Amino acid sequence: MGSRLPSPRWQRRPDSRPQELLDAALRLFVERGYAATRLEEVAQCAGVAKATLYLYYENKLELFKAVVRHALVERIDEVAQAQAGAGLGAREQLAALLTAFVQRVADTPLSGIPKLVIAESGNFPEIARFYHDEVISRGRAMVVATLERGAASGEFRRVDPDYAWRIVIAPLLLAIIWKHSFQAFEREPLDLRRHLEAQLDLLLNGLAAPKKARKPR
Amino acid sequence: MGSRLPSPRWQRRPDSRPQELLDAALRLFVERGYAATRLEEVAQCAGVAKATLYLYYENKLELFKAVVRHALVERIDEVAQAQAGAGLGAREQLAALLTAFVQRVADTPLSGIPKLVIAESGNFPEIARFYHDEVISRGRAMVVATLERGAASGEFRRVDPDYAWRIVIAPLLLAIIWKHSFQAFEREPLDLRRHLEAQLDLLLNGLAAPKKARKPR
DNA sequence: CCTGTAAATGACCAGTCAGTCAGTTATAAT
DNA sequence: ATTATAACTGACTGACTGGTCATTTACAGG
Repeated sequence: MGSRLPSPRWQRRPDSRPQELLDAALRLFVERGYAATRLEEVAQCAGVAKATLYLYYENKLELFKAVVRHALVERIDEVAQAQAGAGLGAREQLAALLTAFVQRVADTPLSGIPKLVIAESGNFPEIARFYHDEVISRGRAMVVATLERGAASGEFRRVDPDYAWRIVIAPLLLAIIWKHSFQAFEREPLDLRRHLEAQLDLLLNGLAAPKKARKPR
Repeated sequence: MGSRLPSPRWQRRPDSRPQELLDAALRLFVERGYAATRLEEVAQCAGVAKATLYLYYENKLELFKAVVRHALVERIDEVAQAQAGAGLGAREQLAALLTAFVQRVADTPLSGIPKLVIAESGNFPEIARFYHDEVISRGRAMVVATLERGAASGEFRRVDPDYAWRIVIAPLLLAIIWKHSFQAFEREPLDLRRHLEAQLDLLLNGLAAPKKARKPR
């Protein structure tokens, strides 16, 4: 009876499966973390069976790496390209770098990835190594280059860039961590724009009161 | 044969068990994280069976809370007490606060706890809530109070303490995270003293070069 | 309309671990 | 020495999940 139903139980779509799996995986990794994300659920979310996932990605770790490459590494390289083109002063370039990070990562669901990496690096060292080599090294290079340019041009004081670069990005990373870990227990949410503004103010001008009043601005 | 062996299979030591379990739990939580620490192993490490652990602590979460209270909360209150006594200027007090954090937490195995909390807060929100209420709130209060004192005395510029406090502690937290997550993939280890020094320099003096040269030090 | 096969599936395994409980043993009190 | 009982244990359960594989099914090409 009714043997020619038009809807097969599933379709062959080998071209679109990988991207759909990446999207589902990104969403769930960000939402639940690495260990707690069940591949069963990733597959279900992408509309396939778990075993199908294994046709396209060797295992959980490789799936994760693919997600990070697609979602983060590519975008970092975009920003690096854009920055190289614009002829900004060091001050402006540093501000632009941090602003880009806020707008493209910290203030988006993508912020779940740095948080996840920090969270699970202890139990999955390979995740930490991968992220260190693919993501952090790129970010560090951009910050260090900016600091050195600023020092060369006389805009910045000379500081040790190997230590300063971490101090420069620390507040934004903490903001991400905060959002994902403790936000829920606070009265009012962290405003990332004000946070960045406050950070740039402190970073560039310092906390000490000027001996003589500067322009009140 | 030899029926009166002098060594019983185990001893009753209800007074010392809790502390021994706390010590074992601290070591393993710090080493492996929350989820990955098996209570079987904690018990074994303290020389008892897993079921014995449940005589003294209701469940895994309560054990963890007890560890944090004993290892962190008590020490924070000590530092707060000490600071209140010494009549330091705001600059010195801020430096003393951060230095105390480095010496008593960041540069000790205790640094595993903040790292752990950040790591597992996603999957165990109750851990995050507990840590927020018991630890972070205390830390924040100390930093905010120092910033406000400095502003009142004219030592510091007026900044929004609700945002500045996070920026002040961010580099040290990042240093902890770094040590536990990425240190292994770097050529040379992060020197926490230099890190703190660089941070205080940037925090107090800012990055911008002075218009006129100050005393060359 | 067939048919070969790549694509996809469902059922299963092996390993893990928090928490439970019935039963055993050390030891203080008598 | 006996006994009551608090302290302690070993063995177990139930729930979970990454990864595998034999089998089924869609569908392109002839």
